[in-house]
Amino acid sequence: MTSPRWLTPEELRAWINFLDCSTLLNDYLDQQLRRDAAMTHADYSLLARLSVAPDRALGMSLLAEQLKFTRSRLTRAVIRLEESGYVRRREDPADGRGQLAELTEAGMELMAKAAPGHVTAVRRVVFDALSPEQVEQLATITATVLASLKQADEEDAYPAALPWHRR
Amino acid sequence: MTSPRWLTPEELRAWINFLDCSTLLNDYLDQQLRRDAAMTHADYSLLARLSVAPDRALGMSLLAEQLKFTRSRLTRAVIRLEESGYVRRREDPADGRGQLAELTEAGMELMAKAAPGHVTAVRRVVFDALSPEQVEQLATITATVLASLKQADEEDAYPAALPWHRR
DNA sequence: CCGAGATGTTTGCCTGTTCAAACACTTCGG
DNA sequence: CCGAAGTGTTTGAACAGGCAAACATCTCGG
Repeated sequence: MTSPRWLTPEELRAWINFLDCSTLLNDYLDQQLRRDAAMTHADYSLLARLSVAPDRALGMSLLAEQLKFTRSRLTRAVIRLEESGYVRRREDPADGRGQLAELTEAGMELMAKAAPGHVTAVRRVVFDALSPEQVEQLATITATVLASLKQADEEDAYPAALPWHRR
Repeated sequence: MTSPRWLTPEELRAWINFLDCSTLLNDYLDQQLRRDAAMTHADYSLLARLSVAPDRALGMSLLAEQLKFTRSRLTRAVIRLEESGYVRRREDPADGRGQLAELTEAGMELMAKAAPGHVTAVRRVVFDALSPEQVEQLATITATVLASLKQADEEDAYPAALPWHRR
């Protein structure tokens, strides 16, 4: 661990670009949504997930998993959106422990109002600037990294160095 | 604006993957650094920038710009790092308004201790999983998006619809 | 049918972030 | 050389998010 392979200049460039891109993209979309629809990008993603769910309702855990939110984060986000009237919560009829988050009429109206502008913004800064091949490359690359993250998590969870399999 | 071109399934997949990837990568690296070096990814980037700067010192504004930090965010981050002894601040000799942030000895030691593990982690989840072509594709794609973001910012700053140029 | 452990959700506390306003110094036209 | 406008930095107040502990409910083995 004292002397790893450092990043090559190309790798470093890709890495810095990627980090900057994530930050700035998120900032840009946050601004756009804040200005045009008085909500954050995180709120938008949450409402968007609900809007495409069957019955426009999803269990809290499932929703948190989709959004990559902490459970406590989701709880608070849903409470805020509930106070604003865009989301309603009810108990999961199938499991008394669970809660369902459900999009209200007002929530659907908000999405109907916000979605076009948001999609236009995403198109403007991302997809209209990329060729179809690049879109596909991006999808592949990110999927690869996601898989490798999942792999890393699993390896970390089972501390290894105790190789059960090769007895 | 009432009916934009929606995202195609491929675009949507690339988009969701990208967002998930940003979030999870950042979480992963945050965890790794917090565990192995008791700092955050944001702190690491800050110290890393200083460590490669001439004299290991950089003006606050310049540093903020490089890191894509708000100025106030940078101020507070530097104050924290100063309290921990990793950074020192002094007035910019060339401009009495400016402050310089400078890496201390302790800061350099921290980086020497943390950097190998961090680079290894980045390699593990990103670059070891990608082919050289993919690294190049990623660099190109992110650079393209960054350029288009910059473009969009400029257009928003000069509200347009008042085309000075075509008189 | 009971209790232990698993699973789902929320809460308390603390840290980090933002926005806007304040503050400090510099520059430049008159 | 003065003061207004510009640039660089910090501060105050409010809020979002993470972690760990608490709470609620379910599931099973005995």
